[in-house]
Formats: sequence, structure tokens, C-alpha cells
Amino acid sequence: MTEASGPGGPPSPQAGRPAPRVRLVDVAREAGLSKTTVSAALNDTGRLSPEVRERARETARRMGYRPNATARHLRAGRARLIGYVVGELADAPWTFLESPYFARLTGATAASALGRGYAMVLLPAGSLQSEWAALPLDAVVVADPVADDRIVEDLVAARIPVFSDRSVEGLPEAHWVDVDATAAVHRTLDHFAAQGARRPALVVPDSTTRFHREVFAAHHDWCAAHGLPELSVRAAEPGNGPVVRAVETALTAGPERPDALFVVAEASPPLLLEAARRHGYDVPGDLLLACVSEDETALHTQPPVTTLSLRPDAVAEAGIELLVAVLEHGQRETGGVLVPVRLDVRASSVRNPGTSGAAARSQSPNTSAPPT
Amino acid sequence: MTEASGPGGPPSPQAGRPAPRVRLVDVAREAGLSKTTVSAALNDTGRLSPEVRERARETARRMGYRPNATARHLRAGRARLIGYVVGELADAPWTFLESPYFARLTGATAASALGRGYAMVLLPAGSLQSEWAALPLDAVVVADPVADDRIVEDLVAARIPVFSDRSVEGLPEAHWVDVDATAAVHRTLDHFAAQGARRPALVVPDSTTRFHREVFAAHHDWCAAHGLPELSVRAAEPGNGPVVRAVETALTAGPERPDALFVVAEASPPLLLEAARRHGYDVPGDLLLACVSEDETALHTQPPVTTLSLRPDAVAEAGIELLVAVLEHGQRETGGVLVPVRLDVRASSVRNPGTSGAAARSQSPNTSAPPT
DNA sequence: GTGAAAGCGCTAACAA
DNA sequence: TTGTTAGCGCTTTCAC
Repeated sequence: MTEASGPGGPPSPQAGRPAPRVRLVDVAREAGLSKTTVSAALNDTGRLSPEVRERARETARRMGYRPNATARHLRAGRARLIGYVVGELADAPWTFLESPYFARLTGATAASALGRGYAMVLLPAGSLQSEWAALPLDAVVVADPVADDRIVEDLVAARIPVFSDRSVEGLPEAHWVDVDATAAVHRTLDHFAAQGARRPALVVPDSTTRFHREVFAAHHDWCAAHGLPELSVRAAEPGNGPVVRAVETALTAGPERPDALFVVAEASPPLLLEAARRHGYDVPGDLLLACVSEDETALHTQPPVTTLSLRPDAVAEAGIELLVAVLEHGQRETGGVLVPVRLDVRASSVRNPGTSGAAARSQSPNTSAPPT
Repeated sequence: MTEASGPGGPPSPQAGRPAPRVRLVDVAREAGLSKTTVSAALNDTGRLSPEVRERARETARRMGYRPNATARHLRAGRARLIGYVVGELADAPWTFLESPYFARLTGATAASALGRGYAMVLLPAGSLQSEWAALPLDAVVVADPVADDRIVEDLVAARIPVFSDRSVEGLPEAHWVDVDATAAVHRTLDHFAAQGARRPALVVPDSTTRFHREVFAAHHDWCAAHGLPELSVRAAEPGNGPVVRAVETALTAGPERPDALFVVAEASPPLLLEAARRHGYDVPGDLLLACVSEDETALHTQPPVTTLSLRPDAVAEAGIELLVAVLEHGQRETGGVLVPVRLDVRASSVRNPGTSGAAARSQSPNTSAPPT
């Protein structure tokens, strides 16, 4: 129990019924002041004598006064509430949280928002007008919209500012933050090549997300530029089942076996390792393995798995910063923000087992091993 | 683009600046009616002639009118907004989303709430007064509070209704929904015993969550009642690293090796399997394995891992139902709700490999294999 | 069947 | 330095 419920608390503390909430006017009357004065005292505005200010505050505290946020918001013209929705996975509207990437992006967005004074409400993937129409949203963050996403269209039509990835570039009241997918692919494939891989394969879900389309294109370009065969398999959907099946196809389908595998999908790293072994591969002996993942299980396998982090925390941070700039300072001219990825090289993609430590990490400048 | 931005839309559609929002009074003026009438028409209340009702609606639609939710909420006296916070893992306030259990609980709570017209805002684990004080919360859901949780105390002091687990029983304005932890432990250990296990070991995090304490106590009781040794190891924290280490301790520490292992912590099933193998166990030959998990990777390992589901969806559903009953119908007398668990028996805990299918599943009445 | 007016709780002009 | 008053946008008696 805290002070608020102590003696001198709200009227009739032990009354059984709802007990009406203390309003500003109640505090004012009790303190023998006006609403204005009490309001100014609590908000630290206006010119008040120290004694009066203190008296007002003390009375408010004693009475357990808590300002009515809704009334403040009505007055202020905005509710400091933002929506968060993902475009992908609309057929199972809440599964996105089970993906380590979206889990982190979601948490980091909520955290950044709260840090700037905005609350974040969770909306189902692919959500409909009817699900958010009644909410006083100041803006909506749309993570990974699919091509021609209805959510984005509806938000624009409702004139609610949208914060999303680069696919919304050019739309009115839409702003973007994106990850550098091309750099992600190139860096990983360069790393494979540096380790001597000649037949790197790619597994990517068959989605219309900007990220996945860019990955696919970047892979194509890289293979062409390096004169290497373009080995890729598209998983029917994200999710462990389909991705593992796609991996198995990639590992067994061709006439020659691949010597490196880059999985650009949220699949459990231990599961990928197990799948490779099931098909007779030694990692990293026969197959270099890397995957795009925020899943910390990658650290706990034998060998640990190389991952490419999409930096959800940085993306969220940049997105909320942009949001606040737009909402509060009316910023309009923004080219958007591009966040760099991070390759964490681990033993699963390093040929020479003897140098898996410091030597392997020097592979990339912004590579680092998380401090477990 | 939808109709709202078509011809006849809001005033000056292509004006570069903010463009003030259409209010009820604007619609009323445009339609030559009063605010009252338009409001009644849009909310389907009052006695209006069909023509007038239609005219009001049509005008509103044409002008792209969207009611101001904040004003409605102020009028209504509540914001239809609930908070969601977890008590555990307060030292890393957002990691809870990375646990499949909390990810599902969170999503399911948001979904149920939205279905009943409430938006859910995400709060950091162990959050402070200052983080939610400015939000117009009608209630807060506190998942798995730790013993004497500050959040619960603060909410009670602020007189915000709390919905949590059974540990809040008896507090004013607090209501509970819980999972039957004792049944969970007993059912799993009974299953092990039926498979011939004589030395089942338990791994559980060292937390003060009601669930974990109840699990520990239930294990103690069960072992005593069955005259079997009480083998248990407490992981320093939840999370894959500490739990895997605790598992390794459980598998190697004693003079005799355990013949079954029940992991009551969110660890990745493939990782558990790998750990067991690393220490020379064949699963299920030498060791029956089961874990409390909502992680679908359990289905994709060889052998698939037996899991005990804490039914986060059912818990969320029951919790929101209770919340709505309390908030909207003033329900006060409630004993709380106890949700049953579900044991999904799979090959990892079945001795006879030949009967891993139907025979194994008949082990428990409400067991079922998810329809992947 | 329709409209005028009060008021939800707060903040900020403007007066005193 | 402090108080009076208007008004944010909406719903809802209560007259007409």
C-alpha cells in the first residue's frame, strides 16, 4: 500500500461502492483555490507563489487526485496513442508475436513510444477499419506491409499519419524507416564467398513484403555480378514448418549440393541445424550456414549459428523519433531513414575451425557478439 | 484509395496544410440538421424518420466524418483502454514477448479485448507508476506478478481495477484467472510414471511467480505421495541459457541419472533435446522428456517433444470476459476462474516407439495433437 | 420527430 | 498573483 490509501485519502475510503473519483474542482475547493491555480500548480505553469503552489500540490496528493487523461487529451487535441500493426501474416493475425523479429520490433516500438510519452496499442495483423476506427489514434506504425496493403490505404484515406517501410514512399502523410536489405544480402554472400563458398543457396518466403522482394532481387544481382549460379528456393510461407521444408528442398533438389545456405526467414536456428544434419551435411564442414534471425537460440547450438540481425530496436527507435518529429514539430520534408544491418559471424559459417573466435569476427566492421 | 478521398471529400482535399478535421457540427450544418439529430442517426438511437436518418448518414459519409473518439470517451466516462503488463522479467522489461508463452498470452489478450471493444496498450514488465499514470486506463491486466509486486500495489492504490492471477485474491478491485498448475504437474508426472519412469527430475526457474511456486510445491507433494525421490533443479532465471544449464545439472549432478525430465520453463525444445543428447541420453530411450511450452518447434524435432500447454488463449479469453463483466455490469462477487492445462503427448515421452500415435495420445483425456 | 442546451474534466485566454 | 470563463467534440436529457 502507498500513501494514497492512507489516512486523509479519498472520501469514504472503506465505502463499498464505486466511490467517485476526485476531480480537479474537488481539490480546488478543498484547498480554497480555483481550478486554474491548482492546474497551474500541478503542471508547473503560470506564475504562482511558492506557498500556493505547494498548498495545491499537497492537497492534491492528500486527496489522491489523479488527472483525467481523457479530458486532457480532448483539450490537447490528441490522445498520445499510436497503433501498431503488421502487414504480413494477415491470415493468422496474432502469430507475428511468435516471430523473434516481430516480438522485438513490437517491444522496442512500445518502449520507444512510451519513452516519448505515447502509448502503443496492439492491432491484429492485416486489421480492418472496423477494428481501429473507434480508437483515438494519432498515428499508426505499419510494420512490413504487403504489396498494396489495405491497411495502409485505409489509414491514408482516414488521414491518419502512417509510419512504415519504404514501400509507402510518396503517399501523403506517410513516412518511412527501412532496413538496408540489399546490404544485408550482399554482406552475407560476400562473407560466404570469402570463406570459399561457390554454391551459396538462398531460402526466402514467397511474400510481397518489400524486404523479401528486395532480398530476392539483391540475391539475383549478386549472383549475376559474381558469376555464380542463382540457387534459391521460396518457402510457401514464413514459419518453421514451411521454411524447414524449403531448406530441405534447397539442400537436396539440385544435381550438385550447395556449399552454403542463407535462410532469410524466421526459422529456429537449432531446427535448421538439425535439418542440415538429417541430410548428411556437416556444419560448417560441408555447409556454411547463416540465417536472418533475432533468435537467441542461435548462440546456444553446437556450433553457434551465424545470424544477420535486422536491428529491430534501431528500426523502432528511428521510427518513433521520426513519428515524434512529424507529430509534434510538424516536420514534413523527410527522405526517410535507412538502418544498417548487423552480421554476427559465428562458427556455423567459418571454414577454418581454429579461428572461429576473434579472427572470424573481424570479417565485418560492425560485427559483434552480443554480451550474453 | 477509398471513397473518403474521392470527389466531395473533406474541404480542400489537395490543400497542402493540416486541413482541419470534420466535426459533428460540420456535418449537421451541411445537412441542415442539428448535432443531436446527426448524432442519433449515426448511433442508431432516438426516433428519427428514415429519410432524415439516411440524409444525415449520407452527408457524414460524403464529408468523410469520423467521430472524435476522445470526446466520446470523455462523455462516456471511460476510454475503453486497458493496460497489459507482466510482473516477471522486470530487469529486461520487454523480453517477455520473446517467450512463446507470453507472446501468445499477449496476442490473445489483445485479440479478446479488441473483440469486446477495448484497446490494449503494452506496458514494460515491472513498469512504474510514471509509465502508466498519464494513460486513461480502465483496467490493467497483470500477467504473472511476482510476490508482493509493486505494480499490483500501485494499481490498487490508484484504484485501477486489476486482473491478474490468483495471487491477488482478496485485494480490493482485483480479480483473477489462473491456470491449474498443480494439475499440470500431476498430470505430467503421472504420465511419466505410467511410462515406467522411477526417477523423474524437474527443472523450474527460481522465481516468485505464483505459478512457479505452485509447481514446486506440487512436485514435492507428488513425489512424497508416490514415494519417489524429489529430484529438482532451479534455474537462476528463465531464458534459454540458464535453463539449459539447469537441465545439464539435472542430467549429470546426481549419483544416479534421472530417467525422465520435466522442464517447467520456456526453453527451446530443440535445444533441450540437443542438451540431452550431448550428455549421452537417448530420448525417449534413456530419458522421457516433456516441457511446458507453447513453442511450435516442439513439433518439428526428431522425435517431437511432449509439451504441456498453459492455454494462454483460454486464459486471455477468460480474463477479458471477466474484465468486461466487472467493468460493464459491475460484477463484484467472483471467485475467479481456473483454466485447465493441456498435455500434448508426443514421441519424446513415450517408451514404446511402436505405439507413439493413437495409443500414446489416449494417455490423457484432453490431449490432442495440434492440426499442423 | 427534431432541436437547444447542459455538461463530461481539463487548460488557457483574459480579467481583475 | 489569482480567479472567471470559454470551449475542446460529443451524447443526452428535456422542451417543443
